Amino acid sequence: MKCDELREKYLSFFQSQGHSRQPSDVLVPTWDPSVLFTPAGMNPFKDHFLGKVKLEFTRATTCQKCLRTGDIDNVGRTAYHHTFFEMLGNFSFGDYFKKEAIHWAWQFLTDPKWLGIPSERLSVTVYKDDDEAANIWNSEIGLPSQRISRMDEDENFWPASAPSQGPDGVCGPCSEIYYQLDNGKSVEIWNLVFTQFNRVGNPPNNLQPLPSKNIDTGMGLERTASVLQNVPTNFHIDSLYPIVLAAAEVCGTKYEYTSDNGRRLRRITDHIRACTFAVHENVYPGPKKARYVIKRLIRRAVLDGHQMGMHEPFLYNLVPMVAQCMKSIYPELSETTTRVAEVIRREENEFFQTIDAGLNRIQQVFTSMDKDGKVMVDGNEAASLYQTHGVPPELFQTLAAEKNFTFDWDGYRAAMGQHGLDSGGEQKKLFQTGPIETLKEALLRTDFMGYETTECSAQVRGIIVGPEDDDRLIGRLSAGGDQTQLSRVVLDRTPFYGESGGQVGDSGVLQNSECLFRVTDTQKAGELFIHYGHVERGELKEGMTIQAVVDTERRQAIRRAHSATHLLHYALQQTLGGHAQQQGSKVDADWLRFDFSNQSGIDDDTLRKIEQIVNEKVNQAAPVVWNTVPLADARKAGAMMLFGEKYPDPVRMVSMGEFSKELCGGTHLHNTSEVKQFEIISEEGVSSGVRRIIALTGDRAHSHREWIQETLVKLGDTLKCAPQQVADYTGQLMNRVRQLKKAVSSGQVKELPAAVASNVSQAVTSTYNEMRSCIKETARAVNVAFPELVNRVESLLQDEIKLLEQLKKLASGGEVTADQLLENATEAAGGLVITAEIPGANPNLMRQLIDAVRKKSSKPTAVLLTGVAGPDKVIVIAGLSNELVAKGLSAGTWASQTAQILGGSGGGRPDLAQAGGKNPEKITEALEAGKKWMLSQL
RNA sequence: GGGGCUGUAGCUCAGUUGGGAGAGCAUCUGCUUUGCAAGCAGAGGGUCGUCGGUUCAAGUCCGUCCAGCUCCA
Repeated sequence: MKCDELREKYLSFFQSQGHSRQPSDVLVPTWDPSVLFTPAGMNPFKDHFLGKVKLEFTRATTCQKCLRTGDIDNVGRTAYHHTFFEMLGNFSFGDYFKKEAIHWAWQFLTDPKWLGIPSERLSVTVYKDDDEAANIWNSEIGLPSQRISRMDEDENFWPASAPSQGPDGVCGPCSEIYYQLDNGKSVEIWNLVFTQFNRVGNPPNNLQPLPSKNIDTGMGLERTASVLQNVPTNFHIDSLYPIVLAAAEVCGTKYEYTSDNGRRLRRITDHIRACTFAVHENVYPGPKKARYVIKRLIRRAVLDGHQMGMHEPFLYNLVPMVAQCMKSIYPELSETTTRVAEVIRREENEFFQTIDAGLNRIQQVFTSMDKDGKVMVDGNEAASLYQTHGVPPELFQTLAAEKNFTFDWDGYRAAMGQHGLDSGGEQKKLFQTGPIETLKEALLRTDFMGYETTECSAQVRGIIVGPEDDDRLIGRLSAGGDQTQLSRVVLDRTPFYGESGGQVGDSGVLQNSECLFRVTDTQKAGELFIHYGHVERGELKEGMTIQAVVDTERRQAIRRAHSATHLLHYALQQTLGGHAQQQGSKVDADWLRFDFSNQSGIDDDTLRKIEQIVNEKVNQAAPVVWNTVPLADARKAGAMMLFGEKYPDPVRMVSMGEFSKELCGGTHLHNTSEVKQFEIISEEGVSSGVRRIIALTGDRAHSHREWIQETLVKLGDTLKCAPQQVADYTGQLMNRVRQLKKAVSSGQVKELPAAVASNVSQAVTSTYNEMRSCIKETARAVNVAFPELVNRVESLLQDEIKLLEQLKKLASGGEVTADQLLENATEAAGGLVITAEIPGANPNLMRQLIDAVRKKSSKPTAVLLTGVAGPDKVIVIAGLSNELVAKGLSAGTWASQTAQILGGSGGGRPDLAQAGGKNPEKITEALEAGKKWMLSQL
């Protein structure tokens, strides 16, 4: 029986038993912070099990795509471990329980109309205390008692070992169904979980019966298919074997089950399937969280390929095959194979480069091992190489073996374990607890009125205070108290938009005659809206009726930004192409950030064009309408849908004119003209393949334009040029300062860079776009962000003045030459001593002079020069000929001694030293003393 | 969320306890030769990622931020 058939049979069987057939949830459930990927079929129904949502059905059946990395090391080694797999399941939310669950499972497995498995192939386990389940299997189904095993809590309880070890919360016994293979071994194919207890504290008597009992079952699709197809491993079933063979072909090898390469090809098969789905859902390989898991999966697979002799990207070639194998249930995979393959290819390419760099580092380690006579690769060193540079230990070990070195795996693992501890990491709770959860159970939801109104009356249903990890429900809250800690209020209904879909939460007030609560932010917890803020007047009480009033000015600004976001998305699709899909967005008051797929940066012209399209649509004054339609209709209407996003059905569709249709829960304008103005202020990369645009709307867009114009005028004033010449002048100023620095340090006074004639050209009117590029160019020229632009230019001008002064001083002192210094030298004991002040000091010039003197002088020479570098700063440089150094004299001591008189210190090498002081008025004295001291030493 | 590494010429990178910013390749000029990575001589090219601190003196020490790489959760 093929996978497609098995899947369809399962779902239709349970549908025939009154279950609602639900689509698979996405692989990355962003609504659930406790997991990175959907780990099991029950995950999408967590809140259903706990009664925290309004139930539209009490029985459901699904085929859920899942991804787990807990057993990642076993993938490829065993017959049936996967990271990515499909899980069939049937669920009861307070509806049927053990009896039906077991009967239906048995019927589905054994009835010839369904799977028709011979009953003697099947055996089951139950939890040791679960007589109820054991009885149903034995007396009602008629399964002989020797085929029913009673197991302990570590095997047959969910969560495992919950009664004795926790965690607290819902739990229950389970019953597993095993299939006996031809070789006598048994494999588990189905797990029935009977959620019937609430665990409170430690044993004994800590399992309290739940009033509403649930059923949660899971049948591994791949494993069951391998049983039904009578093949040796999961990798031989019809949905996986073609990928294994394709991988073998791509890697230029033959698939043999028992060889090392067989293991590698299975791992490649598993990982490419996982990555194809994840990238399809817009989870690109990256450095954090879910993205990192995908990156690691790709790299593990690539490393397997590398060990089979692959030296360039190959994995991406398998993407179409994955899409092919899964196309009957996930046809959408085929729509994105090009994009998915490209993303994977890039990551592969990067990893091959990392490997190349790793080979060099490994060679270095080997070289030093040879030198030290070591024969075992240090595990610590291997771990540190892996942690800092991503050098895979497998690669390291393979190369070590070629050199007959052993590899300290134990040390490596210990070091990696320590790294894991050092990195910390938050503990994740399987189920959240706390006052918010209590309110969820009691209220289920807050009615959202914000699409129709910004003000309504509502009842206070909960007040929460205290920090996140130690919060509590209270009955009343007065003004004053801790202002740093925001309190939280839950209402039965609200016009406040809770942050979601990238749109920030509303602010405003909750008030009546007795009190006023100022809301600074609104968040969502499931379907509950949480108002953050504090009491400003009177006392807020539970049960009180208040008027909830949204800050409409801010709301309108948010609406502008959100509608503009849709326009931007449209414009990106028009200019860049259909691949420019949303990756994430943030919508704030007249401010928006939009991330989207695009490989390269976007040039200025294209940005202008994007901006222009948006502004055209604004000027077009297109009506904005939204309505709730069935998901299928929205799809038919061509609404923008994002892969990896789960949409409710029916869904809210927002349309602008005839051009833009998006599924969106946010708040919008009634007409695009209300956006008023749209302005892109930056474009940058966020991670590979993803670009980010930040833009402004309404008043903020307007004041940004004003700011640019004013700044340009101001810079023009400062630079004494017309605004449109600012970039040009700034560039020249940069050059001048650079040349001046060079002139000062080399002492070449003659070649002063000519100051630019300030010919302010009037009458040139420039467009806004020109002014904007001008300021952008200016910022680039001086390498600072916009806000610092004015300061930077001003300080450059000051630098120029300072340098010119220095140069002037240098010039007015006349050009001091080595010959002049030599003429004024004092001779003693066959050597020359020179001490002098050089106007327009700078260390480099003084060093050059000393070099010149030493070169020209035929006798052993000692030179000490000083210069004034500022009101309280003196520089001293001293140099000695080699003959004097050989006699044991030190320039360092000389400079240091002299500097002490000037209130400073210094040092350096024996032949050349540098020192500094603080009292320029003592220079004459210092030079005199310095000369005297050196004469006495000769 | 946390740990580690890197940022110096167009490119690849050196830079010792803090004390003259370097090499190779590339570029330009000239010479010599005219072929396979040609040779010789010379030249240009740097805000040492950013900002701040310590110091007489910072590429070097300390801190901030930015960018890139990498690992753990």
